[in-house]
Amino acid sequence: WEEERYPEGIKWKFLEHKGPVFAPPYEPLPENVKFYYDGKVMKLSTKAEEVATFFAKMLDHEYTTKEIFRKNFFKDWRKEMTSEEKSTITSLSKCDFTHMSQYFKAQTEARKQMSKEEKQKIKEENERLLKEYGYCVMDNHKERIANFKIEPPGLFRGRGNHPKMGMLKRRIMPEDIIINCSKDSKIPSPPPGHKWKEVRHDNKVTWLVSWTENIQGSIKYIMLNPSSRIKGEKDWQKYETARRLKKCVDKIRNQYREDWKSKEMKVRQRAVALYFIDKLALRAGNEKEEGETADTVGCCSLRVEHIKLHPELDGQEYVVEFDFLGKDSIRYYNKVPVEKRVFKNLQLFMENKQPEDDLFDRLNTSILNKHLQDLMEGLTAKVFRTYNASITLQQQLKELTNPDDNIPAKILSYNRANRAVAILCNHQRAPPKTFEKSMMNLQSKIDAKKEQLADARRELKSAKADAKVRRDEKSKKTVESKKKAVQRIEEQLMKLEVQATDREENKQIALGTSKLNYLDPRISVAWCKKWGIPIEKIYNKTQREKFAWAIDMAEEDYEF
DNA sequence: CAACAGACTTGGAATAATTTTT
DNA sequence: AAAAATTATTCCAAGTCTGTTG
Repeated sequence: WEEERYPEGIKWKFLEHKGPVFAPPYEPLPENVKFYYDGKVMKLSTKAEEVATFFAKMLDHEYTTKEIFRKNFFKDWRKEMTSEEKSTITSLSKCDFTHMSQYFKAQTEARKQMSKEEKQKIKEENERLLKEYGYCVMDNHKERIANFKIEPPGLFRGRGNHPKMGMLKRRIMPEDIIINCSKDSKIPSPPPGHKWKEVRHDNKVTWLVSWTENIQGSIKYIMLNPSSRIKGEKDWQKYETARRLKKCVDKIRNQYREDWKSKEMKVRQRAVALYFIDKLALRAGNEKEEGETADTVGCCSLRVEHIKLHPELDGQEYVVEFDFLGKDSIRYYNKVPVEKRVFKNLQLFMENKQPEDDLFDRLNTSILNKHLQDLMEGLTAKVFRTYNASITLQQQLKELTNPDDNIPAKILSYNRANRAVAILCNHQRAPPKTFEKSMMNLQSKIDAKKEQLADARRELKSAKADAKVRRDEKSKKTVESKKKAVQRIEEQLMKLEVQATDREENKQIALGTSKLNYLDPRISVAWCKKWGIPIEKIYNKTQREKFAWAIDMAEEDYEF
């Protein structure tokens, strides 16, 4: 895994690729698909029609009922209209997209009903595209590219209460694209009749292609797949940093506890914030530009309105009640007993403030991270999340794994350990739409299995009785086979019950993010080796590719 | 040190593919 | 063979953090 170390900041020596794949051009609707304005058929210009189809495709989505979404969409749509269209179409509520919407639904349906041959053809075309554009050469390796297809135009779907939802995400053209590759590589050619915005040769960055997106004005990149050397090494590094934190975390904890008593307000705020980041795995909380994004916060950007102080609550002293929207507008709600000193400090920080004032008015992520840098090289706020996630997994696995359990039960223990981490990191999901039904199905399967088991047991009993009377070889054999049948069914039942428990507990928890981004994979690999669990039970193919370095590296005695 | 650009990681939902059930 | 359920993959938004500039 370590081939040659590059000097500081150099990411590669050679980089060759084919450039991005652009979104397919817009195909106008067939003549018979109509758009109606104010009850009357109206033929739209191609540009206006294209944007209208974006809306039509989302018609069933809740987004299209939201005031802001509609307002933003309508404003941007009008920009694409001809002056005639502009003067006719003055109200979105008079627009009828239902026919268009039906057409797209029919298309989706038709795609599902396609013959084997047609599906095969599409598959082959995708494979061809992947083969040609999906790989690059970085130094001596052929590597998978993560997102070689450029995002198609559409309507921006912000998450939560986003002020820009519904705005038109414009089509990206070659003229928007910056290509990054090495000078001595075969430089990708733009589509016929087009030019790249720029071709550069910057080996201090890892991206192959970039462009500026029009909603936030931020830069988007095409980068390598997680299975690539460059991503894998970075991932490994991340966990090594977290392991270094493990060695000095006690010292740091003592330090911030001391700082709770500091004479300097700034130091106290820093120490309380760090306590939250450490204890509750909160994110750092950078400032955000107001009005540009949904109103969400992290630790440093918490406002007074986001916490409530309870000197006593449900028999516990000094309870802080958190209620705020974090990343992706996921709600963080938690009641946490804290130390008296923290509580008193919080009271102090909140004195004479309005609800919308910053809780930590003397602090931001830059100040906090500078301090952390002094405590340990490479330490930033997010390392605490990685550290606490990984150490929790390791400790939970130790606690929950029962050596006598069979494999499905051990995997349940693994998932529970994973779940403990997801809860710590507040990784939530909307319960799947079919959750209730799926649980009921599973329950009826369990009931059926129970009956099957009862039957098998009865049969075993009568076979035994029969054998006692007849005392011949044949009936003895029957008993044996009946016994085996009972055992097999018991095992199946147990498996189903484990599955039901796992699913129920997982209703609102998303395990993916922690598994992919926070848990040192070597912990899982070691656990699998120790208990003889096939690694495929824990990581699917993609995950095994991403964590190839860890699967290679970790032995059963690995300690995070 | 504040504002901003840039680069890279992290995040849940949507969609596609695969497996299981009917 | 079709439909339903489940799992894997893709999508692309939204964070963190660094470096530069004024």
